[in-house]
Amino acid sequence: MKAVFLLGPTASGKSALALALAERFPAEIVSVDSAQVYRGMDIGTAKPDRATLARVPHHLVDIVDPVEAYSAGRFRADAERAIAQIHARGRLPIVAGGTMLYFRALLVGLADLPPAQPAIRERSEARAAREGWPALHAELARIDPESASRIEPTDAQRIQRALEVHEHTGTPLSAHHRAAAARLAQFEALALSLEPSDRSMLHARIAERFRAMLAAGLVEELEGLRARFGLEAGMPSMRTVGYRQAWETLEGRAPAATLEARGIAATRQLAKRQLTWLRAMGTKPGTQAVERFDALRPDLAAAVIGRLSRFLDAKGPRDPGSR
RNA sequence: GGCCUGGUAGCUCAGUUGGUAGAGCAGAGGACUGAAAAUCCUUGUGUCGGUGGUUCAAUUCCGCCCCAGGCCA
Repeated sequence: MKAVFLLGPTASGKSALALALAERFPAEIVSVDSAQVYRGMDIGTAKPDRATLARVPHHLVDIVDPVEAYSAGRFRADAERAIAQIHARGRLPIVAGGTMLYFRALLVGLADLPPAQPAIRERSEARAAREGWPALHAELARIDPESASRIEPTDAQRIQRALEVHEHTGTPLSAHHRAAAARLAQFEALALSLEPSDRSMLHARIAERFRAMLAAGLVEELEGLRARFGLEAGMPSMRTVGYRQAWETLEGRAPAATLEARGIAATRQLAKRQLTWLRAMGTKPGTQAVERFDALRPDLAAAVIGRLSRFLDAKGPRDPGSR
């Protein structure tokens, strides 16, 4: 069974390319996007419009309310199920997006770890408020020196998670990682990475797109969501690029006049982090090898269609006679 | 036209009682195992508006000029 993976930074043209492929091949799209999973968050996540969603099957878009916390673990389970269903229909999964941790979870695997434990997190947060995260980091160093050595004393999120895993399972996080079995490839993967050769070009697209989002009513969309749901600033959905900055403005914590600049900067920073992931892929142990394409080349769609045709024509090792 | 206040890193500004300068933001590089569009680490040489002068030494003091605001004509 074959599957195509399309990864790239925000505003690199992934979605358009995935659509072009889905119209050229008998395929369905699986979104790898930690923000597009949220219902009602349409403008700021650059979600495909209704007509597009109706024309080409998309999976893992609009699957949870913004008050919920989605996760890498849920993504792996959801994506595996979606891919299996697409294969069962005799079609090709095009797994496309920019949430690189989710790609990693799917292609390289995750250790067998418990999901978030809200009660434990609440306690560690209260303690950190009194003693500071470095104190909790010092405690982590006692129970799990290996994890503590690679986590900064200022990295609240990772300190909290490592302590939580230990408290909930009785085993240090580093031991869980060591015990993680090598993941068996369940499908023959072609992974393509879209990396713009000219950063300033990507920056220009990001700026243009964020302005368009504001013009399309991003702030109004957020106001509507706030009226419908009991949203809080700390929820994962509300920490996403665009919504976080718009929230700050609605709360009067940042002037509306700077919203555009803050949103554009946050998007550029997101793209930079995504590119750091992509550059590491295939060059470090434990990473997925990718074939790189310049997202800005004018014949991108044709080049990728050509590459995809060869991939689909090739006989897979365990898949003789594959379409 | 006169007076005043500014002109210092891409932006907003600090500073040097004369020994060629530093923050925030932006940018760049990196890390990344259930919050990941998150979280965190590293990274600051710039004709200190121009030009003359004083001085061992001027971005800092003085003169003139240019630019931007403001006030008065």
